[in-house]
Amino acid sequence: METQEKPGRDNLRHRLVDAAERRIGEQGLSGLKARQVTADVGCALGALYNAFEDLDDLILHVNARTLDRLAAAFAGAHRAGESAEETIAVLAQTYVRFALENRMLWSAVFALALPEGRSAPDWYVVRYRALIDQIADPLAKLRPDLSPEELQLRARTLFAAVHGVVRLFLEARFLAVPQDRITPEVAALVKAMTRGLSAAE
Amino acid sequence: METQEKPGRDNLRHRLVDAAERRIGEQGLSGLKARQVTADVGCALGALYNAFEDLDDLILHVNARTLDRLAAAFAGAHRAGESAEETIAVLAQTYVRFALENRMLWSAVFALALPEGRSAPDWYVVRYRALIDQIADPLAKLRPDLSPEELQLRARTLFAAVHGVVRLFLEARFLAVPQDRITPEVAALVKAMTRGLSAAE
DNA sequence: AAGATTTTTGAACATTGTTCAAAAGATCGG
DNA sequence: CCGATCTTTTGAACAATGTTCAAAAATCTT
Repeated sequence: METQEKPGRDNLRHRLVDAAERRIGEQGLSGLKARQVTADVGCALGALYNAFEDLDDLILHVNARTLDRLAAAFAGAHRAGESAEETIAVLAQTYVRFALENRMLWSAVFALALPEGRSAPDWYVVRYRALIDQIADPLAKLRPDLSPEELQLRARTLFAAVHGVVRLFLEARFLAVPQDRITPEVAALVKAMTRGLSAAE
Repeated sequence: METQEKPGRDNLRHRLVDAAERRIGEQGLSGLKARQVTADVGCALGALYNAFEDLDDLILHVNARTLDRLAAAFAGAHRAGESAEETIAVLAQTYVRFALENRMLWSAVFALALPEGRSAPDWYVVRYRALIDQIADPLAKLRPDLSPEELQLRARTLFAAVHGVVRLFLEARFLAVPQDRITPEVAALVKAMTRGLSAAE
């Protein structure tokens, strides 16, 4: 039901995702209102609930696009003949850069809190897993001793650690940090982690 | 206005924070409703807005309590004559344990998103800084080469990295992880980081 | 006790997400 | 081309919720 989708520019679903993406990109996730986005598109309020389950469903589609763009940035960041350490460092910097250049949309990916008991659909989780796989790949060279499951877990840890730093710094929740400090801090973190990781346990 | 506060058990502000803390602890941040919490306390709806600026203000007071309890747990985790590496490892495990035992309240600390332009008040930021200081302390022994500012920044990075791992795993946003995997993953992360950190740059 | 001041109240308002019966439009058999 | 049937779209209505504020109640002052 979700997988086959006519990509026509006039498709209502597509137009709604476009408009929602614009709104979130400009005003943030909390700036997305059902009435606003349907007005942008020029349809009735109720039409949104024909096209999508609810607002969260629409947001998931915007977030899926963002994850796809990040995955593409990851894929484009590789250089042939790089060491695994270098690849991981490049991916981390790519992540920081992407987050900085897509603050609102990137925040929305992690700010969306599904209600208790409702989990993200498969077509969405797939995108997240694709990101993790791009990290697990170079990590496997650094840690040939880990099983595939452990590798997957460790890649998620690495992702979450970098993500946590970027997020806490970017949200400026407590005290703002000059933005040019984020890049070297993440670099130091990743350097420390890849050094530590390459050493045998 | 915020600093002097009669701690009496019958103080309305105090009772409201109690009730809000209970509600958040049980139903999560989104389970806190103005009507609900005032009914719990047995006052009128509007009374909440005499006692606090708004709901966010009330939540900040609940979160401040949580931060205080975490700070106390940090302070109680130290052993005399520990190495700096050990101290940091213990703090990280203390953090994981605290987050697991106070999931809802701990989530609320980071889930609260102040509206654009509104930043946390000083009496709140102080508590966050106290936590960071407890990390910067042992870190200073590992990295005597860093200036106080760099140390503060690096401590926040360390905190954010561990925080990111705990958060992403606990929220189970994408795929749930068995809870007993969190502790060893964080241990591996911190081990890698302290190893990397102790090496000269 | 009377007046002034402070606190408390809860009805009213504004904003939102969501539903759903009715209207409009599309499809198709004859 | 008409009418019947199905699909899509509509937007008024509803429910939940944060917030305000004029009036009522309580407290304090003299």
